[in-house]
Amino acid sequence: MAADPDPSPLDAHLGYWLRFVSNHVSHGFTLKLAARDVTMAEWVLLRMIYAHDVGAPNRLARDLGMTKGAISKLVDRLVGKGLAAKAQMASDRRHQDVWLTPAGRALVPELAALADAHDAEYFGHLSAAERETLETMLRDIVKRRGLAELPVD
Amino acid sequence: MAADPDPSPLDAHLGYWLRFVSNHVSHGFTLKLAARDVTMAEWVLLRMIYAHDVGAPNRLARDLGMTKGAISKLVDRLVGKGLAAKAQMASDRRHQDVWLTPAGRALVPELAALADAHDAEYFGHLSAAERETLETMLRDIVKRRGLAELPVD
DNA sequence: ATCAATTAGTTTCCTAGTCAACTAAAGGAT
DNA sequence: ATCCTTTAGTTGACTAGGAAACTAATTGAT
Repeated sequence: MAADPDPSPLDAHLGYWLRFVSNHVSHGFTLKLAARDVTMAEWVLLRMIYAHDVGAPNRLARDLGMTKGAISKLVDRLVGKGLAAKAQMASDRRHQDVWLTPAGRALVPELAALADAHDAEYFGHLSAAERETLETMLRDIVKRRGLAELPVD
Repeated sequence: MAADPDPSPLDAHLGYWLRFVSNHVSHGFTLKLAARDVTMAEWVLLRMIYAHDVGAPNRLARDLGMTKGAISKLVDRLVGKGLAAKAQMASDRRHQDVWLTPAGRALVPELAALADAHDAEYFGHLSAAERETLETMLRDIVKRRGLAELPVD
């Protein structure tokens, strides 16, 4: 039926396998987070604010590779859940500070432990050297291609 | 400020790096597909129907890891773009056949060439052995974890 | 032969993003 | 001092997919 120059199949591409595994890993973790009533994007945002003690939506948007509109809504969801709070900065009332509430701050180590366990589930069977190889390859691609932000999904 | 047991950072997990690279690769390809007015899900569906000459939405849903509701809409989009057609099967009118129009069929090799080029962009710098290592690792995880369908996004 | 259970696909409502228009505040040129 | 420009964040319209209710067709038990 096809007189076409037989196009390569989907699974001929490393990008396919990468997406396959990545989506499964992320989806699985999303389910675990859901049990704690947190989404993947919320977890990443929580962890980032935690790291810096306080974050400007502006910066968070850049680091997360999301639009500022999305960050605005995302932060509001965290605020709504009592995990974060925000306020305009006095010095420049266009800017905001976003920080974690005690509840938010307490949640981060718990979710991080979940993340550790989840990563071990998928990659624990690899030797340290293999994990190192994989991470190095991935980091190298990030570096070579100049990939900047973390695209959350 | 934090008397917490220092939770592991996001980038301590292989899942993070996997998602980072995978999302960039996929996003980049999504942009290239957009220039041809096709989405990632549409491309995958096109390629799958192409492979089997004809597909049941049922099966496509399973293979794509999407709900039948999503497939229903996705197929309708392809039909709307003149790339696919569908009809009830005579033998059992609950079932449908979905197949590609000549336009859809002609498009697949072109998009496959795009996919080849895109993959090379991201992974072309790796040696054949390195690519083999990476693919083997990923396939192995798929196998070990019994991952079935391709989650499109 | 009829009717309950099953199966395939559709539709509706919801969520979480993007994009672009909008508002508010600050900075800078004249 | 005023106005134009830029910057930060918000909002609304839109999109794609998931979950679940729904419709239509077939199967199977009695």
